[in-house]
Amino acid sequence: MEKKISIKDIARHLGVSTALVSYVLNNKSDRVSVEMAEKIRQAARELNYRPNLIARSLQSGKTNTLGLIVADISNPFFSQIARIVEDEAKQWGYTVIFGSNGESVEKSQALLDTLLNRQVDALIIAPAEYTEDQIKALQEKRIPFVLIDRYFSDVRANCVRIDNYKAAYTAVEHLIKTGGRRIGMLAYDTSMQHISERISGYKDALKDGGIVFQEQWLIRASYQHLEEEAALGMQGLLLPVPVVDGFFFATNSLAIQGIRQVIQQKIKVPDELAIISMDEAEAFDFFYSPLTFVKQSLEDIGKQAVRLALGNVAQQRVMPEEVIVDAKLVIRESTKK
Amino acid sequence: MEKKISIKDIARHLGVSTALVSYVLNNKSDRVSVEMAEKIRQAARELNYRPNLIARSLQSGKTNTLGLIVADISNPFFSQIARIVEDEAKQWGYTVIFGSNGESVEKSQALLDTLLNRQVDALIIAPAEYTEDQIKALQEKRIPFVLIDRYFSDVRANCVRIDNYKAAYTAVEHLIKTGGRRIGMLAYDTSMQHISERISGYKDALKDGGIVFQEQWLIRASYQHLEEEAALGMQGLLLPVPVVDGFFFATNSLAIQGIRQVIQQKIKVPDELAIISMDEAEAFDFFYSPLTFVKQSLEDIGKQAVRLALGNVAQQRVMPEEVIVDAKLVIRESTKK
DNA sequence: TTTGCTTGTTTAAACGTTTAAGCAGATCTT
DNA sequence: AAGATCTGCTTAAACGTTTAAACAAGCAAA
Repeated sequence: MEKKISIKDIARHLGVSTALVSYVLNNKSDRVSVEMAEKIRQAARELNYRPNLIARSLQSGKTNTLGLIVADISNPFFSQIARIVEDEAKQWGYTVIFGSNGESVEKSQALLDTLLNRQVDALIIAPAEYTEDQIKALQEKRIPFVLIDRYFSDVRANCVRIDNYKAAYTAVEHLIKTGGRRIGMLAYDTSMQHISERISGYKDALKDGGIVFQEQWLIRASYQHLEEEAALGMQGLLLPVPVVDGFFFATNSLAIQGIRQVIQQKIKVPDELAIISMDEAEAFDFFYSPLTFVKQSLEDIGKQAVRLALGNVAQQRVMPEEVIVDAKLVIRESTKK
Repeated sequence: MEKKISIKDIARHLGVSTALVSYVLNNKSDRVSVEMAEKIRQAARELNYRPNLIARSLQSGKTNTLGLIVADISNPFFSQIARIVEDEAKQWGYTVIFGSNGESVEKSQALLDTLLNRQVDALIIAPAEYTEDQIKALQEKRIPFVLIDRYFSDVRANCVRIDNYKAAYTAVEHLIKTGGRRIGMLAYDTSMQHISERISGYKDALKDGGIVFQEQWLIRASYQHLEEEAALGMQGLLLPVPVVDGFFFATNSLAIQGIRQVIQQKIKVPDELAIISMDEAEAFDFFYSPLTFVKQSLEDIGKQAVRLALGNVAQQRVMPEEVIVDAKLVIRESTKK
């Protein structure tokens, strides 16, 4: 790499002090003569000067960088949020550094360390299971951060999310309204709040619909072995003949894996099995019976998260803010009566 | 944010010089007494010292940061590569800053400026149309970079990609072999090499298959108005009755949009229309007639790109290297005879 | 006993910025 | 004419590291 032009080079080139150059280039002084200012700007242009943001950061203590931690950036749910966060951050003059925690406590800690060592000004985090302590540590260090999508009951923090209970309840209620009597659910095998609230919503909707929940209807798959466990679980429920007549998938990734089995077993949707999933996926449009799903506004999540994160950087806020974004049921073919 | 512990704090705390602390913490000296070393390490632990990578970067001139520029991080093709790049970069002790250029020359330049101002050590770029000059400028500044997916005929640079001509040729050849006689193609309305080579492959396969190419078979959509233009183009070809009996989509995003029309018009695949797409998509598995597609190894692309990029940082290489990764046809239902 | 090596530590400069404070010289007040 | 104020610029320190060079003390060799 070629040597970069610094403010020093410009100063030397013109025989002035670096301070003067800095003042001009940042419009930080009204006491510089017009001719000198022009000369400096000219030289900066000619020499193709680019400020070294690293040096500026060291001096200012601010990096204008936002850290984004998600489970897996290759998951469309998160990559779409990433895109929105990126765009929104740019509006504020911020750049984004991202990382995937792979749903692992250790990776999450390592990632956090990396981002903090790089002095990000704030963090946006979709936390992994069992990382409460990491989040609490952030609070103690007074590092501005915002949780998205997931959260912990015993951590009061800035958070942007949907009402998971309500979303699940509404979905399952709709399955019942359209004739479902035996309704299954595929959830992650995790203790994370967002999932357990979706399960509560599911169970309560059943109860309120006058349906007695059966243990076997609720199947669970781990993040690490999603494919196999989802396949096995679904097969258990669908073979030799479907035990359930309606199904609720707790996330789009679960739906993708689960529906693979529905396709393979040639189950008729919605006649034999009605289906609703949380979140969107392109694949849902391509299924012969386009899926009914609960749509959360990723746009809102991303923008609000950035707003909260950077708002926190600006003024040291005290009260954590919780933003509940909209989620609405998009009814399509997979739940037609 | 709380005040961070610096090497100075540790030094003051123990009544020694910062140099000594630095030597110990970096294992850079074999002349430090064992007791002192232990004391310093102990203090660092107790005070919860975290090195300030910004300061270190300023001093060393290296940021251990990799810039990744793609068209759109929310496109699964790129977000999957991003994940692989992220993982691979971590192996090398690098962090990734990403950005989407939105297929725009201006945004691309702005992004490049941002990343360079942040002193990234190297760049991995899927360049937008008409950004040759930006790429050439990188070369002149001797900034290590690697192109992925897309490339320019008049820029000799490090590049990781597939053989687009061959991939398209093979795909279209297969359409012909399985009975196609009138084969359409949906491509981006761009001058980018990777697309024009896919078009050449398509045309040559037609010719070699004894089919005379018809202008109307090739439809194009712009990046900016993909949805509408793809829809219109496809309708023109499919209504009132399909003009073509086989179809080749130049990318997965084009396929997603194009197939929406196939679904809407209730075209029978593969009977009325056989289909092949470049690249993968989850949605392809959910289509009633799972799509035949050309699979490129994103794993290879990501890993090779990081290898080239960081290899270049290490030794000032002279000759640009071009890595052609594998692409193979995955035959499924959408092209059954 | 000087000389020279070894050991353990410090000094100081450097990386590229920003910015408070200082300093001349010119111009304005009275 | 003496001070005050304004104008245009410089000095110097600071941010948190790294690292070559210097230094002091102890020890071995001559």
